[in-house]
Amino acid sequence: MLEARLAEASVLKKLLDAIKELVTDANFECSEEGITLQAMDNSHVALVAVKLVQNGFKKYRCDRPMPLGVNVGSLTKVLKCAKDDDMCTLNAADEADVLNLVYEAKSSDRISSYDLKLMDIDSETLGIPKTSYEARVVLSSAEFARIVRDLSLLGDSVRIEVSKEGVRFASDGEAANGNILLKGQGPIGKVERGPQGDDSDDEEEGDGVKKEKKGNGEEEAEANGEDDDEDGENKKKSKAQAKVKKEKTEDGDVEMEEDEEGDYQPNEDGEEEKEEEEEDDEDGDGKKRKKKSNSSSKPTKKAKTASSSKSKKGKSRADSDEEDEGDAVVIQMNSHVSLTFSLKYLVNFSKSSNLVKKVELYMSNDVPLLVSYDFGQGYIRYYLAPKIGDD
Amino acid sequence: MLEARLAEASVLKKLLDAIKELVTDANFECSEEGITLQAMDNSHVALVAVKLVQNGFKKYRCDRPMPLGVNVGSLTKVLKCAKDDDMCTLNAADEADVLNLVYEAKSSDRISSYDLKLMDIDSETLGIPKTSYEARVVLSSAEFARIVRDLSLLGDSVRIEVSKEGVRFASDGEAANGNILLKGQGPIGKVERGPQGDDSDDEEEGDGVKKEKKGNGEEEAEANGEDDDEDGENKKKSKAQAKVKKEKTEDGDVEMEEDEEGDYQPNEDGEEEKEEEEEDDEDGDGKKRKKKSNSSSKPTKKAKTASSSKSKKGKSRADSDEEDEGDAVVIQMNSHVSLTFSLKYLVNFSKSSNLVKKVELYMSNDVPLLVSYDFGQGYIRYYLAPKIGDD
DNA sequence: GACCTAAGGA
DNA sequence: TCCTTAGGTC
Repeated sequence: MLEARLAEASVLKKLLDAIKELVTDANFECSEEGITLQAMDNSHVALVAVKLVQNGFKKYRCDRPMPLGVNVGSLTKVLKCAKDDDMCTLNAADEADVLNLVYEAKSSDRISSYDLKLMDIDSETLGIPKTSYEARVVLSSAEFARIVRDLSLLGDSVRIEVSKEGVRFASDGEAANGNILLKGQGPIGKVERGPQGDDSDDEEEGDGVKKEKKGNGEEEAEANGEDDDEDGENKKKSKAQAKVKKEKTEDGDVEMEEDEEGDYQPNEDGEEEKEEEEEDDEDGDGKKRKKKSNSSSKPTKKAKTASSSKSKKGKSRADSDEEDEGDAVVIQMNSHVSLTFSLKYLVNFSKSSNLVKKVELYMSNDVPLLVSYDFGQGYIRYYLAPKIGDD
Repeated sequence: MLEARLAEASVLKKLLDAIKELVTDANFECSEEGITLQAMDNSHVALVAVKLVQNGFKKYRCDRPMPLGVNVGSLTKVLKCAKDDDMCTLNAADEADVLNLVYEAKSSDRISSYDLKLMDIDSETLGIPKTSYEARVVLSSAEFARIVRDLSLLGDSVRIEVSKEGVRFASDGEAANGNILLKGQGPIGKVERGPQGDDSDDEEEGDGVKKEKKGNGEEEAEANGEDDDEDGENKKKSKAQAKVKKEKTEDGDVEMEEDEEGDYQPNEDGEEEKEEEEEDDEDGDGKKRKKKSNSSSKPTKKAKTASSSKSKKGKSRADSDEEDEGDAVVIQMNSHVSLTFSLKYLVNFSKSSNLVKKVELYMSNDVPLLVSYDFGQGYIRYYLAPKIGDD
């Protein structure tokens, strides 16, 4: 039996808007840790992975793992019936053939209930690509959306190149060629870590991958030695944040510990990372504003505020932090990478921009690009194989 | 000869936007009392009745009744040429074959004049459904629009059910079922009155339907007996209205009397006021609207609050008042009703939402639904027969 | 395939 | 209220 209550239906609405054109049917895998979805796009070119972590819910209960096979279009329609600020509760009995969604208006004088028919969907084994990357770019999700949209007017594909110079997006079209260079904020460091995701946890994907990732990341960082001091700070911050989260966590038994342990850890990432990033930026940039929050060892402040008060934006604490960052672009690179991707997909991915202000791009040569939107309560990640021949 | 000046063209623009997809050609019947239009929709499933009362005009003169047959699409185009805040004057000579519309900008430095060709349209005899109903629901017009639009995503028809619990809108679709429950503000009272309108006056309507229905209604109402005291008042009102109607009724012999008899009464808490006011209007047409209802025996608690404090709502003339109410839903019910309607039409009706903040739904089992938007200067009402079989 | 109208979102 | 997107018609 599943009972999952979101304070605001908007998160779910945005997530479905983001994937509805990519995926027709998919299993929402519900477990103690939360709800995940992994699916190949209809043309089997891209892979999308969504996670809603258990502690991102106002209330979450899932007695045992259960897959909910839904038609994404139908679920989207049902979610359109929710107002953004409605409280949204997902209910499913153990062997149910319907998923019940209840929307309660803030005023509570309106209660809507929808039963969405479920379907059996073969869980295709998805190959989540490796998790260590040679380059990591964090930029404004709106800017990324703008870039790929602009370039899609000129050509079908974009070459993304990360170098000491920065990150360059270039497209050649029949009528015109174009390229955008983002210089990045502060010095270019090594890739700290892969996406911190939890996705590996939930589903079958290799844990091994993760581990390796981290390992790699750390080592690399050390190797550089340039930003070591920064790393130190980052770590601290991470821990601090992690703590905050734990405290906040009300219902979740789920352990967050990993966060603290690893350097990259866990789930926090989304948010924490941002902060870390920010810090880095600061170093480079000199702005310390962000720091404050992190600095405090105790909880509170921002994260809390952000998540609870602001909330509406949708994304949560992360947002607030992110907002501070502004449009600073963070570039981390172990080695030069140059990859070409179909703009059609990237434009599609960038629909997730309304979930969170930052997007992370992870790349290695000849390996699928990872586009990651980590919002407070979870993430949505896209994997896209590069075009061969670098055309 | 007709000369009718509206302070703002926007009302007319909105009215035409509201009916243009429903009606192709129609007669605007001009008389001393104002301008009315009644027409079946193109598929003869729904009926729309519009009235612009004489005193809603800044200036109104109509020497004798005259029908102005217009192509609604053409009139809509002509009205698109008016700015919302233009003063708009309709002119027609006695045997004219054109309707002249003059738009004067507030600044008065721009005057536009349009001549719309008129046509002869057979006045089809329209059967305006009965005027007493078992249930009356007043809600935000925007919310009603939202509800029918949402449900139209799921299915083709909606079951509207009014019970002690509130009013429920439910639709079953291929992929999902959904239902929205509105709890209503305050206690559920009896139906105070039918639409106060004048529509019965103007045109011929069919009465047969009414009678039977009413009979049933009464019995049920009596059973309840809760609000007896108030009944007295209601009856009076009812009678008054009924009389009006009778007098007006030209072709119908059908008796309205039952209305009065019935118990529907009133309790109305909140709404009595409105109604009374309206009734008064009807009688004379003159409008006593202000009568306000408090006079009525006592009002009841909450409902009152809701109705009075918030507002005034309703309907009538007083749009301004309506705003006060907020989104409070008022439910009046003599007996449980459950009816199924085509969502396509309801969605279409809800285009009138931009005319006024509240909409009233009047229902009795097996009888056409009345959806009424009463704005200050008149009203637009839609009648829609229920689907049989309650499918 | 292009144009126009209507509906929904910002 | 205006702009953008989607759907329907020509």
